[in-house]
Amino acid sequence: MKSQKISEAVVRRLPIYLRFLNELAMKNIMTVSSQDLGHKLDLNPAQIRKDLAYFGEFGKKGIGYDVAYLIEKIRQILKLDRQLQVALVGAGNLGRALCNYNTYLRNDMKIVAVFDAMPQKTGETINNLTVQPMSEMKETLARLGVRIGIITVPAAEAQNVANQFVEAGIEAILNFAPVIIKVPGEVRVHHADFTTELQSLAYYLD
Amino acid sequence: MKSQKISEAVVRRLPIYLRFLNELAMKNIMTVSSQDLGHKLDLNPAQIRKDLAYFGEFGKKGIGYDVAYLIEKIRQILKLDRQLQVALVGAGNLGRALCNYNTYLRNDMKIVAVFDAMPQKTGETINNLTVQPMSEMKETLARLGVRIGIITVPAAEAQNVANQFVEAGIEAILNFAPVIIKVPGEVRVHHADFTTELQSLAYYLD
DNA sequence: TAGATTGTTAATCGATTAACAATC
DNA sequence: TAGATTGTTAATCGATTAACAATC
Repeated sequence: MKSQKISEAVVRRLPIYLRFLNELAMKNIMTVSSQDLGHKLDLNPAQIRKDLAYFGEFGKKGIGYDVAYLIEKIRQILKLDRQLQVALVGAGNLGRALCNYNTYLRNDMKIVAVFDAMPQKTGETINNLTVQPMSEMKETLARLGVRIGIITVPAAEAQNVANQFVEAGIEAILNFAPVIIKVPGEVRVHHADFTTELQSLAYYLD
Repeated sequence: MKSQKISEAVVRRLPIYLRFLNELAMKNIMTVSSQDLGHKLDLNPAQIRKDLAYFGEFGKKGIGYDVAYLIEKIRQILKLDRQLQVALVGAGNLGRALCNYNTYLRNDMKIVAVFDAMPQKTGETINNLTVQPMSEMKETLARLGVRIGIITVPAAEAQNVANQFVEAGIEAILNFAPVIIKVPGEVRVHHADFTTELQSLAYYLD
């Protein structure tokens, strides 16, 4: 049961479960059923039970899931039970906006370093962070133990930044630039591209 | 062949094809094969051919696809062959960043109105647009023919904004707030949530 | 013509959903 | 006990990939 490979679809739903469970916890709700979850999140209850069952037996038959316990378990699964350090490259509008989400990321993750290739940007302050030049990246990431990188530079520079991330030992990248970037197999890349997202929405207009 | 329902996965790939085709066009490359496309976009060539074949016979056997013609066809499919008007609610950092993407969206789409519920924000200028109060939304959207809405408000207000969008006749919504919003079946919602994206990335760390 | 590449069918693979025994 | 809900198997559904005849 441990050595099954978990599909990407499952992994993408876990943070959604986690977020809703946190809401329940804040309302002092102690227990939740897969049916409740499914109803709120527009998902099939069987799917939710199956997703969770990949990782263990977290529920009680006839009762449901203990909210606090399930939160703890999902945080462990997602490796959010320690604080993960994140670096961001590209101190433009989008980069600045994301840095302000630090509060949202709570204790799970934290953007701890910001870089930009343009000399006129370095030295600027964003949310208590000083924008550093690219030349300092490798050393800073090693020192701070950064494992995750965010790319918010223009499309033309994204691949270059990705290469530097890989060189600096980054293990996972979230790319906001509207271009597919290539990295070695051991590095994980997710694309978060707002323009393609909007364009696919347009398809559903009548 | 016309009445097949197209899967979401297919629709999400079309903008990626389009973006790469535009790059080719800018390099004056006239023709491309599914193999070339697949190699560049990390997709299976058979999948690309199948995706396109849902909508018509756009290629030439032995030759490949004419870049300009395929661009034209995909733009038609995605309804990007007219300019689509977009409205945004939430003039915070993220909203401001997205407004600056207007140049990126080219002729396909354009953010033409920005709203915010906070009185101190209204009247501010973002990229030639004046932030308007929510009370003006319905009238403005009707006047400008806006069909797509973007939500960049805090999670607690997102559902409320969505309701107002629906009320104002919006047909598709891109929601950046970290919460699942509910809308009537005829309205399309995509979620573009940066925090869940980051959290699912963390799973893949060793 | 020979080589290349499409469009499409069939085969495979994977994900979702239904159903139900186990059990709280 | 009766009612509820899990964990899990089996059934269904859908998406991806392979293969190849058609043809430029």
